[in-house]
Amino acid sequence: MGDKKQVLVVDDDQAIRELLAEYLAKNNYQVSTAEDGVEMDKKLLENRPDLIILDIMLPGDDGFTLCQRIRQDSNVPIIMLTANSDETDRVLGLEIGADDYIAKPFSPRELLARIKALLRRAHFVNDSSKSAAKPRYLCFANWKLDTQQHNLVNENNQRVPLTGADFQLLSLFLANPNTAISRDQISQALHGRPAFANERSIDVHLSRLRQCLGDDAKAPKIIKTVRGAGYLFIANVRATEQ
Amino acid sequence: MGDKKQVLVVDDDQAIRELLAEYLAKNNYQVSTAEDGVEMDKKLLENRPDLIILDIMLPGDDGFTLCQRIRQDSNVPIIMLTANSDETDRVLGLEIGADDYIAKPFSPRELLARIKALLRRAHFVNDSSKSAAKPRYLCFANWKLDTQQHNLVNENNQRVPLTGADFQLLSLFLANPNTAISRDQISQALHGRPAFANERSIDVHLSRLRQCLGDDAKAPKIIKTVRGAGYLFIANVRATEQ
DNA sequence: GCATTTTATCACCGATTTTTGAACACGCAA
DNA sequence: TTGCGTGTTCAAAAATCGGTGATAAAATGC
Repeated sequence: MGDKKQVLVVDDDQAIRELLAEYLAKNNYQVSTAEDGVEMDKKLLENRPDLIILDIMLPGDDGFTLCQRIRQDSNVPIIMLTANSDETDRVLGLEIGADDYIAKPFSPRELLARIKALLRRAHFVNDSSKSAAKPRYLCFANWKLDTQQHNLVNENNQRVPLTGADFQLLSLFLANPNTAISRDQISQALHGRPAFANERSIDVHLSRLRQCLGDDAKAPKIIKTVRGAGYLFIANVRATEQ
Repeated sequence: MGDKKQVLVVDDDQAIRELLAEYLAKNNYQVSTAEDGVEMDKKLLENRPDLIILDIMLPGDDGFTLCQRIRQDSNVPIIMLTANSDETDRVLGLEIGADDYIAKPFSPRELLARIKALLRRAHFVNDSSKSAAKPRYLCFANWKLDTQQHNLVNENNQRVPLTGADFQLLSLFLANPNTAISRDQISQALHGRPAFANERSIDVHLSRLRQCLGDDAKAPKIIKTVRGAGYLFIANVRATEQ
């Protein structure tokens, strides 16, 4: 529960997606984005967000339709977003199953406050139905990641601490094993923005993480480099509670 | 659940109280009203409302103060109401523990929609007491916490008194061992509101608690700092009656 | 083989976060 | 009023993180 909350931002305006991603990342949320319903569905499957920010005006299915669709099989908190401050829209959104509603242009601070308030409220719910319960440990190679204590446990039950970024990075890999992850994706997960050209910081993180894990870039057993495409987690992953 | 929901309206303007009472009654809610904090407290005792609509400008204690007070011992949904549409107010209200916020003059339809949305969200909460009998003592490291006398007992049966906040804080940790607890969660437990940005008071409490326990932040045996995520109780906990 | 691009790793440094003592603020009782 | 218990804010110091640039190493293309 000390974990970062996942927020999914659905908006067709790239500027807003980026603004929000960065702002929320800075405030300790893990952000993913989608620009339309199709992409949203994909993201919903990939990682189960704790909250969705949903624009109304979208290409393809509009926000109302998507909201309804989400509600068919999930109670995830939804905040609607719209350029149009028409009351009818607002009421419609709320009646359709959204939890809150903010008009553009919005103040990021207020949005953040509303996100917090809603997560606080929704938190109690998930408590009873441990549907989205995240496993305590994730095993791979001869390591165990303690997702609560944010550290690694080796074969001899010794603990190795992880820094925030290392933990996030490893979590990202464990959530997507056997999938090439690009630098952009990593940067997106870590900072909520794409990687800059010539940026070395991600390599350095990888290097540090490999060092923690005792993995060798030349003969990798855990994380393999895919030249030109990013990195690949090649060890098997298994969830346990002890 | 087939019952009508109880809504408590707190506002000093009689016209608004009556308007809301009538409108909500028409829409199948059971309404009670209060014109200030004193009356509110009375009504809270009389009948336990399912939702509170709380004006900010009130004679005596203002809405913020009342909201905080309510949150000390209840999670009842709260919608704040105000003539002033200042963003700072809005954010403050939400941070203090309110769930939603509407500016006057408001549309009754929208208010109703927000009430519905909030009740829908809050409905899952069965906060009917987690009344598991509490053990008299909780042992950890070389300490014993006396949950009745609110003090600590060391190996030599000497007692160390704890201040109110320290006791609450330690209890929180003992109830969630091996789990990273964020500053927000701590503040929530201590004051019923999330931590403000740059607030250092929780750190200071932690520092004092560690001092009481003889724990060292640099080489912790009891409470570990998880940078960016909060604090973590790492000692084993065991309940006894003596 | 050689040039070019991409990746690995090191050491350094600035920025951020945490710790902690001390001063301050508040309510309460004598 | 004064003193006391409690909790918060301030500020300086310490610890830690994570990014940058340099340089080496590896991979790729010619």
